[in-house]
Amino acid sequence: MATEQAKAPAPAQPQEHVYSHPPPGMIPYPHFSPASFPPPPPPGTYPHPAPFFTYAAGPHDPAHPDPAGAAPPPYVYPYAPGMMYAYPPPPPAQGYTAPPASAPAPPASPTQRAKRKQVKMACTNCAAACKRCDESRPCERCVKYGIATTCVDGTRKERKKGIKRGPYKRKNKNTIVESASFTGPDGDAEWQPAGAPPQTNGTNPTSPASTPNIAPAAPMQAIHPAFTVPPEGYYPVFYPNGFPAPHAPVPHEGDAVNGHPPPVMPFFVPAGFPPFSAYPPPPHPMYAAPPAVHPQATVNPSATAPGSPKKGSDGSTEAQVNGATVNGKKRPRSSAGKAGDAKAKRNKAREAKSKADGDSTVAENGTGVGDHGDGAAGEEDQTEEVVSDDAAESGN
DNA sequence: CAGTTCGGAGTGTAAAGTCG
DNA sequence: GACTTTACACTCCGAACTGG
Repeated sequence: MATEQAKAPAPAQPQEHVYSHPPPGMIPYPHFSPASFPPPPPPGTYPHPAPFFTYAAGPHDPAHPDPAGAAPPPYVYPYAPGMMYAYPPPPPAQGYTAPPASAPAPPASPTQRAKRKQVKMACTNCAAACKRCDESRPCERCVKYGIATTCVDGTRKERKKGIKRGPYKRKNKNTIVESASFTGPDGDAEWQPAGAPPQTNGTNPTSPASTPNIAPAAPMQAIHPAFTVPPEGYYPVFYPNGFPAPHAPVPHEGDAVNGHPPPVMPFFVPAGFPPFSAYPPPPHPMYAAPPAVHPQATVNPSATAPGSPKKGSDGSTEAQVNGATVNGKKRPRSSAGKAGDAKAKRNKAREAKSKADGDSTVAENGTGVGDHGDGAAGEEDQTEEVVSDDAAESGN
């Protein structure tokens, strides 16, 4: 809002990325700057970590577009957890230079956005209004609304103790592409897992690296008669003659081998392999996000995903009960159902409040009921001891 | 249309569990 | 004891809603 302090165009913070920059000799796709290599997965494709996505390298400089839309040169594959690049690395195109950092970057997806920074402790006013606070006291917002006198830190509830957590499922650091090894037609082609390498032991169901429901591959025989159908979630990778297939543990991003970065694995993707037969490569159903069935919902319902429905102050998970999200988006507020109820409730509450407040505003006496509790008709718990500033807000 | 409300995604971190 | 994993507590974004 315009009223909320200029939280606006927060200076683009350098974004930590799980992938490394392209090594010397590799040319990132011109649509993104080296600083943001690799680019976010195309819209509609599977969210991070994308099984893999494809971008033309080298000659496909937007400044010199290929009018014929010819097949792209070898691809650059950001491939979790390591990197795999087209082989051999294409020489820089004539006149091609790395794009400037200001090159128009594709809109950042939510998963690519800079991390939100939170203050350790919001003041009671901001907390009650669910608004951004800052470390200073009085905070900017309270000053702005003239409620600086009531701008104090709230008290943090003590964390529950003695919660049983059960045995942890530790991530396997040295995941091996063992079961994923299938010798291809010419002896040096193999199937590689699309997405994170398979976990060798109990997978971490809450880990986003768990390979989700990826649709079976398109008919490979249509591309090459020698192809066999890969195991679900795998795609063909060809290793050039003499280049050893990676039977060794797949290095993790950032892993150093004798002080050196993990090796870059050359590979081929057969021409015409479905997702890459057109340029630019369209989102392929194989890599599109699965429809309704989300692994986290089905694989382990008990696992709490980051950002799982927040428990109310009373511990209820109203949102879950009501199926709060629609396609991962916020529930549209409608006048029907619970929303309608809430609306009515709120109106009622407002009425009651304005009556009750009357001459003594919350901001003045410094006491009140938290908004989230929606203390309508006093039916909610009143345990929140936050100082509500809605009186102050609505009064300004 | 500016301002308010609030659902819930995203973040921080303490507690519990694991490992060397 | 250090590290990792998990989940609680919390912040605050942003869409829905309200009132002038």
